[in-house]
Amino acid sequence: MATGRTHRPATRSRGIPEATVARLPLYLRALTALSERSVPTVSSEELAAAAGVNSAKLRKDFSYLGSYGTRGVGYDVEYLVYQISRELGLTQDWPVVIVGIGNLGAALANYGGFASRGFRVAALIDADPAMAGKPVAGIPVQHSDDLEKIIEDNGVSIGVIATPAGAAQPVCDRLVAAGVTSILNFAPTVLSVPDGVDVRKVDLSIELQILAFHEQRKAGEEAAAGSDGAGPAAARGVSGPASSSTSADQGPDGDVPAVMPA
Amino acid sequence: MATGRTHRPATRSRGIPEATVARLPLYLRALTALSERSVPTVSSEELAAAAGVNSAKLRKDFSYLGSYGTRGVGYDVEYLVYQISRELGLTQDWPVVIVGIGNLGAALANYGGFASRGFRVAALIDADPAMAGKPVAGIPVQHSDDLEKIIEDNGVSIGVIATPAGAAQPVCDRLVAAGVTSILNFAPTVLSVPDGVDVRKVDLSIELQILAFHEQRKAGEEAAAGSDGAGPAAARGVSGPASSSTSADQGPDGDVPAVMPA
DNA sequence: AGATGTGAACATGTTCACAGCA
DNA sequence: TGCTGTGAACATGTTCACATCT
Repeated sequence: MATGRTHRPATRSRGIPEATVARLPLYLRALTALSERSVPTVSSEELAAAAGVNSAKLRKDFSYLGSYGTRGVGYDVEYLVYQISRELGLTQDWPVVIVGIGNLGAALANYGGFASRGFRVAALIDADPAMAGKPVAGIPVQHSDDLEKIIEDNGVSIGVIATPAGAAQPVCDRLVAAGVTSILNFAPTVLSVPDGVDVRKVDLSIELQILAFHEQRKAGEEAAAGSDGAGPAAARGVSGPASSSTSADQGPDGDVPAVMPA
Repeated sequence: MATGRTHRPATRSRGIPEATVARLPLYLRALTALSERSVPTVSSEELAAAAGVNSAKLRKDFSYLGSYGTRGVGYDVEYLVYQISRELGLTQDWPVVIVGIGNLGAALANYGGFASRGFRVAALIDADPAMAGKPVAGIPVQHSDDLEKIIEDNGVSIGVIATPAGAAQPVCDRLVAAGVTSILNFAPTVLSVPDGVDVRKVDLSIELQILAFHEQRKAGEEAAAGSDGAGPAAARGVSGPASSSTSADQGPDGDVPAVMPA
């Protein structure tokens, strides 16, 4: 293996860093807002401010996509919207199923941000027979018995799990067996999936715990710092050093079921 | 500003890396599960598997907290639970307010994972007068007119924003003015906050967009790869390279309001 | 023996600072 | 002149491999 290359053969295309990919949706949103206000061009400085990052980072990020800006001028808003959308795969239609239609599942189904991108809620699935047929966000809930058929009929490759923790792994297994290869998991469980399946996890309580850590820290520093030094500095989107990102890897098991009662 | 040092003086205490802090809740959950099953000790290997990370990373993480393990044996479950809880600040009580009681806010209020840690939902706040007094998860919703008083009376320092995008910044400003110094933001907006206030953001549609990127990638590689190379490898919690983490920094504005209709 | 704890190598991500083009 | 695009310096995070202790 010699000196060590990346583990990913990198399909010869470009190798866009994960950190950059994670920010593309931020840029896209800021750009969409500008587009709606019919702003023709933006500088990296302006766009970075709108997206809450610094301009050097933004320019570096864009440099991985190619040279879509004009020196001395900035970026063409419409063109960039298109390029980023294409890069993210949002120019195609992504049918998505949401499994577990409790409060969270309903919130997701109602979430406008999905439809406005390339995502289409193809089906809502719940294990509770009483839910079957009931419309949520205008879409009738279907029973989980039909999960496999629904996946196949709609050509779904992305599934969202919003079930209680205990149901998550079985649901995940069925989704994967039916052909789903990307999963967004809201249940507080580590999901086991075969190679080639992507799992991303959003864990509400983990975020709070990270905040608590920093909060505790602040309380301790108050005593030590005293004068507070730096003064105002204030408010331009990005808060402090600590406002970084979210969790990593997968999440563990062993907690109260939580959302989606009945 | 001279040659440029770190922006953070680093309070001399310990400097636990952000990446490690973000994983502590994962370990804590896995440990809590073991504790409930009365398992007395775990090896780094076992615990890592349960948390969905690799053992080297786990050991390195724990090394920042101190030497809490026993060579040749492993870690004492109860002791570790206590140490991590303390480190995260979960041994104290954190009163939390949730602003915006739509589907998402209700899901959060019902989320068991909060109460089981040091978090206590001190109040639910909504701008809709029709919601006032209505109990959600056993807690009566209060009108946002009383936001400042509620914050002060309960000594709240952590606020959760689950309002539509348009309401997020004003709500944020009022929370901060009333003394909140940590905010968990579910609205798709970049929040401006003064220095010293932490903001973490969870954005549902961003996660989906990142999945879409990788999904698109897979489709492209299928053609190129063919043989698939590596074979099974399969399924032990952590999926592939791409299952990494979530978004970073803050999120931008300019999207459909989303959750919390009325 | 069997596990932790950790220095050192490696990989990824961020920021600086400026060359180069419009 | 004013902006992008990027090499190089720096910072953070991950993995390896083994010394170290029970």
